[in-house]
Amino acid sequence: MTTLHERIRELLSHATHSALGAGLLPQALTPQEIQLERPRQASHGDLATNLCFTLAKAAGKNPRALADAFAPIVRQVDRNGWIQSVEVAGPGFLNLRLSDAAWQSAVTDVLREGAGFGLSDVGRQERVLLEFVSANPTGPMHVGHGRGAVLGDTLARVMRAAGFDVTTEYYINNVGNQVGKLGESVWCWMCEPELRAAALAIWAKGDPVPFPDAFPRNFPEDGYRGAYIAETAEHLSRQFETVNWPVPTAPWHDDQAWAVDEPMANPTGRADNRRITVQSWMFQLDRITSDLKALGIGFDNWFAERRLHGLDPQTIDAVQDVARRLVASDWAYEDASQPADDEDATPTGKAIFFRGTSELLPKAFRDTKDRVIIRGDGRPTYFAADIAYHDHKLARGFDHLINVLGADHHGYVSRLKGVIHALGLMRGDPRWTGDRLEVLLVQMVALLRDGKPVPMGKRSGEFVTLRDVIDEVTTGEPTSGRDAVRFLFLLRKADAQLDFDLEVARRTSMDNPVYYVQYGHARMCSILERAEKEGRLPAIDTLPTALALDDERALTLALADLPDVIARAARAREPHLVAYYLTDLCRAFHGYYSRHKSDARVIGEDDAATHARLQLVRALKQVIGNGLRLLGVSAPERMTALPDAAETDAEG
RNA sequence: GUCCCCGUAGCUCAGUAGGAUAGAGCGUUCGCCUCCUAAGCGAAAGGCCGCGCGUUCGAAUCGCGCCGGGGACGCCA
Repeated sequence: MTTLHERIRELLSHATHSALGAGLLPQALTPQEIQLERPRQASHGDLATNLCFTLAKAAGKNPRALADAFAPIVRQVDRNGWIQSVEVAGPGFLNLRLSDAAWQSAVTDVLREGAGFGLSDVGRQERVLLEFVSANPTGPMHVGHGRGAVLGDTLARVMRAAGFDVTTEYYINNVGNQVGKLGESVWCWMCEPELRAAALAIWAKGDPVPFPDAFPRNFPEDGYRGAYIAETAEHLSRQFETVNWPVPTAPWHDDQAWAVDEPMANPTGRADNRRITVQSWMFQLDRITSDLKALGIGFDNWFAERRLHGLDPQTIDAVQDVARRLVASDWAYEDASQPADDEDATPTGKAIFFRGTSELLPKAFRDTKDRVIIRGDGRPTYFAADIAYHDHKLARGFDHLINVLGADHHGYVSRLKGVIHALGLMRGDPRWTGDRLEVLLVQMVALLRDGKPVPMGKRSGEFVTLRDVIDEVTTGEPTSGRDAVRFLFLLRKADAQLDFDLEVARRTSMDNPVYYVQYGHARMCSILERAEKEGRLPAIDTLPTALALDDERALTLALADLPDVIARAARAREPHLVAYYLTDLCRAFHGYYSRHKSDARVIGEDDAATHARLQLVRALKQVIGNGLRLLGVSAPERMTALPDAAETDAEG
């Protein structure tokens, strides 16, 4: 029921109690998590612990002296004979050398727990809301969104494996200027079918369509100029035809005319609530959903900003509501002052400001100036909607909030934490301090093709979408694009810039980390398949007592690390640690395989040795498979070389 | 100007609840297939962990100050 590390930790815990009884330690120390690490050097034993440093600090003793006294106690309490030797090293490390039975048991731990090996409960079922992607539904996802998506999804998987109760959520920004602008851009193309057909034909050839010459007459200067807008217009035109909705011809900015045209759908005529606008972002959202699906990513919740504004049926205007409550509790105030650089604006009333600079907020969460939440004309800002959104998150009873954002939003982080803190104070709920919200900032992805940067930019029209990237790196197997994108996106921690080389991602060789790991898994499968064919596979609970090589010992001990790696990745919110672990483990396996090709092949003459090694390979396969599943990457049973890779080999 | 992130091998980067002789991939050089996948493996070379001061038994890791690179700072979203 336990794993090797748990058994050793328990042993050390017994030793600590025993030391307490013997008067070595002054008093009951707060129970600490005992750290076990595998020393880099084999001469330092199988496992090392810095337990004596922690105890010495708490007891005010010399670590080395304490370790000297502690070592015999460990031997004494080791009734099962797990420990072959205990050495005190350096300034106070305890280096443990395990008995054969002890380290070999890691193999059977893995095989007994199977797909469940690696799971733990360090998260204690803490209820976490993990919001990620939240790309505006105004266009296709680009690679940067993709990275946030992969990070968020993988983090959710890793945290769940470590015993956190995670709910994932996508926040749809489907209200405001940007979606209104989207609707206007689509509407312009809908009004001019012939122009649209001509432009789509040009785009289909891969050529740019000149702006404004080939665009509709009234196309807004700051509208969305991509081909996908005309495609959306094409799609909507057909859809409108089938339900018999005429395309309105009144000017886009004439709210009254729209209100008359759409009395049921949009009685106020607001641009972000028009039928065309709504259908437009829904169409973008469909594409986003299918792109995410291509990466194996889904969400527990899709949370629409519309419902916060009371635009959806059965919802109240939570944005105005929270603004009122903030004013009532003096967290916000009315002020008519107008910024000097914005004289064009004609405020019709007083704006409402959030007291982000309040001294009730700890400095870390305090803003540099109070921000507007309700404009002078009564329209809420994006910030106001975010306040309402986070108020709603709090009300749902989570213990902790995590938001994955693009690094360009980092100026927003402390403001958002201030909001959480203020809402906590306003609600009289002391749990909600600013640090209950955790923001993970994801840096940009630099796309390369064979080492050279791929030009990107919305304006130039060479905007590289996530879908383009997935398609380009899909080779052979249908999941290969997803596998490559996911794994390679996880090879850097979130806050480091990432170079993504399309050529490397396509390669079926050792320079491509995802193939390196998948190939390792396939190689293990191939060995097991052969053993099965030859009838050499042992029973699943066979003890691998014949494992004896140093390489086998190291591989086995590495297997036992998986639960700690997952726990650490979950707590640090760094799923890349899992990817690194799998790469390291595969490297160790490939080395073992090659080094002992002639002297100790897995399937050899000797039955006992063969059985033991097959058990090890089985366990390795299980661990690699479990790890890959956690990353959302497939674990293939066999790999097939691409034709072009074979050609390259032949030429070289 | 204020704030945030980054600076580790030629290149791209791991390693930071302070720990033993700082790691990997790529690139370079030299080796290894009668074989369960050479789609692989081994070896060599390569480092004032940006600089300085401090905290202590001990600092790539923590603190302060510099230097260098990137980014954020709207009644935008």
